[in-house]
Amino acid sequence: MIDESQMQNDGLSPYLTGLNESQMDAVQTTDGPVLVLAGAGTGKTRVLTTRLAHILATGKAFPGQVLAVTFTNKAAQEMKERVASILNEPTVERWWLGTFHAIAVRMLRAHAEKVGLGSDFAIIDTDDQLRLVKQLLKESNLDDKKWPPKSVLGVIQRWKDRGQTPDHVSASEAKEFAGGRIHKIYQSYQQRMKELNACDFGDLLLHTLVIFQTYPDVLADYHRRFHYILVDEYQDTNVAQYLWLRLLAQGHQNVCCVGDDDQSIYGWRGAEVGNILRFEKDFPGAKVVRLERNYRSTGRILAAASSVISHNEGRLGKTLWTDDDEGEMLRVRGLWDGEAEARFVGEETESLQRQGQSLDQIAVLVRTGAMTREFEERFLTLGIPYRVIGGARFYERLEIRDALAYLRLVNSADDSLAFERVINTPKRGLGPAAVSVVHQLARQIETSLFKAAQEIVETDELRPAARKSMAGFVAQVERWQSLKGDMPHPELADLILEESGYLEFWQNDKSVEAKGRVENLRELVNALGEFESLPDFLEHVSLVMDTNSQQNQEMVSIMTLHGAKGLEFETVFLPGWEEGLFPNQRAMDEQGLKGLEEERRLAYVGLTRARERAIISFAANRRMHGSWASAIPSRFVDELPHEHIERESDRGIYSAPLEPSYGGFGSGRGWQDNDRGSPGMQRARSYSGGESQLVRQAAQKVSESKSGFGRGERVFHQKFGYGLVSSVEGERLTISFDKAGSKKVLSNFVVPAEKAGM
DNA sequence: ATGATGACTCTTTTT
DNA sequence: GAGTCATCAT
Repeated sequence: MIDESQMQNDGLSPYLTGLNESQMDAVQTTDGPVLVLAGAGTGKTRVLTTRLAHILATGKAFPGQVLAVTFTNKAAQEMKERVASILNEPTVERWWLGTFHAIAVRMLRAHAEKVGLGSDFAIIDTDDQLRLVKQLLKESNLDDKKWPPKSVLGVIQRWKDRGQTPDHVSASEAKEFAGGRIHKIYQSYQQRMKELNACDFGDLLLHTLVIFQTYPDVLADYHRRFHYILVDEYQDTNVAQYLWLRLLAQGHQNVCCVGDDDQSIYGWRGAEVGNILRFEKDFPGAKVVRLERNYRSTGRILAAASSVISHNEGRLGKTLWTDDDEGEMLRVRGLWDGEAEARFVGEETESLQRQGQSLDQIAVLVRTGAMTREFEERFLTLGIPYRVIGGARFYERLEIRDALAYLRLVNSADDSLAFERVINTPKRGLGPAAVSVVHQLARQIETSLFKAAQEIVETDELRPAARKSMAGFVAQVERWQSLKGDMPHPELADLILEESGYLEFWQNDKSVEAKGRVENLRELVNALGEFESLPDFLEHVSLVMDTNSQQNQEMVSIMTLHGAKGLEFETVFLPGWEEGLFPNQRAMDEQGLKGLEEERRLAYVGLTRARERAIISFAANRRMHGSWASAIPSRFVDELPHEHIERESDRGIYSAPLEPSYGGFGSGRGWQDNDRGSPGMQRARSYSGGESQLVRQAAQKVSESKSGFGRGERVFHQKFGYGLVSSVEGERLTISFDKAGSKKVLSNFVVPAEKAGM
């Protein structure tokens, strides 16, 4: 710890030096509620960290008396490390510093019995959730076409995000979904979770919230405990988290929330920007500090980001400024298709690398997870090292989840979801029929599947072959359970994978992925060694769905815009700025203006990740779930300030100047070939003609009128040739092409066949 | 019980 | 184009 007397002597402790006036204000106003409205790159994490360190260093509170909540594990980790280094105090592990979920688990374990759970409850993943919903759906015989398990789970989760237990959902609202039957499923879902002694992610907060609400003494305990509360990324809190925080903060009222309304990008998960606006009402006399000086980006980047975000209404209105140079122009590049875009990004990356830029300082930020693949493939061919952050995560892989289910079952025999998962993996001749017998008994005698299985092998319920197989399995699990005490858990895991035949199953598999899966299983056993005990490990896995296997090599980062929050890079590529993809069509369809504005905030987040250089691109054509789709540039491109932008284009895509194209446009028929002067080609020619009028016309057309094409009409597309319109959805046509199969295209890229000059 | 075949949906975004 | 689901043949 920092010596207090030293602090008082010079008045300013070393960790406070270099803070500007507003930052200092936010750090030092320790008593009473504080809301820090901090723009991107204004050092808000630093403020929060320093504030925490300051509270501890000045002896205002002991470490255990401060609650610091973050949104991501990464943010929590970073904060821990920074505070630890400021205070030179290594025992941060035991502090109340972590994600909402991690903190909630800790509280819930202590009071689980109050909501009908054991303190050893399991935390289940999406996969288990989905299986549970499927079961319940089957029992309720709801039309599964109209109510797919995913949507049902979505509705349940939204209720949970709003802090509503089944009793809490109003009758009218319950009725909204399948006449109340989804609400019924929510009830039985919660009931089953209790029976399984399990929680899903939403429950962690929901249950804790319920405990606070129904046991004032428990809440009072926490009030006494926490003298200070700090919250990061406050704009992303959902209602449940908000209520949870508000209850806790009503104790000492020394709450400090840091957030940026312009970076609220989790509305779909129930986050409410309104929580920021409500802060001053909830905590009368709250002090509001604005951080508007940006230390991260160049002037141009900041201007671009500000210009885009200014198109949103209903902002709290911050004006970011910087003393930094204007810096490089932002670049906007139009390309023929996704592949060309990936090639472009690859080449630019190589060129930056030649100029000596570290690959760690380069990021490709995409809108959807599926977009990462194109870049991966390109980087692979070019031999550029890359990492995909947040993609298919280690612990979400099939083989890892299976292996984890074995471990869960051995750890706790009553984990029925785990039992279900592994009973016939690898195949043991115990299919749905056998499992359903076990299910029946379990239900009858109200016990777990494993216990029911133990009973059943003593009877003739199962056919002899199945009975024998089941008995073998039960005996194996019992043996592993008995070994649990006296064997180091990594060894036990090894043994389980070996004896269950699961490892062998993959070793014998000849598919391409199998080798990787075997390696992953080995890595899992290694990871296990880093934890004290099996339960410790399992909890870590459920909360921190991530491995920290960071290689030392310099690598380009590829990730979604959501995943990039809180990060910064020297160079940021922002591909896929196309209408429909970004802003995402679905977001707009479902949420209207609200959805569009959230997309725009996403653009803002993306741009502000860049320190020196932002390179935006869009593609005219893109492969989307199998078929091709064409699109026009994103409206966000037009919202960029022209004076800070350099527009570049490949021939035929966007405005002049012309450049040599990369290897032509696809195979065979290209734009150039079309340019032979047949009557209908005027339209195509105007593409390569220089100005972007056509794109503008197209944009106008989209907003003003229908496509003008009809079903059954014969048409011509520049890339795919002749075809027949099979359906029309506004501007989107589905065309079955003579040579290229069925594709979804925009009408702007199509001309009537007779005009194309057969 | 299992594996092969074909129809179908789907991708936003995450703790 | 992949992953899931239902159906059918083994």
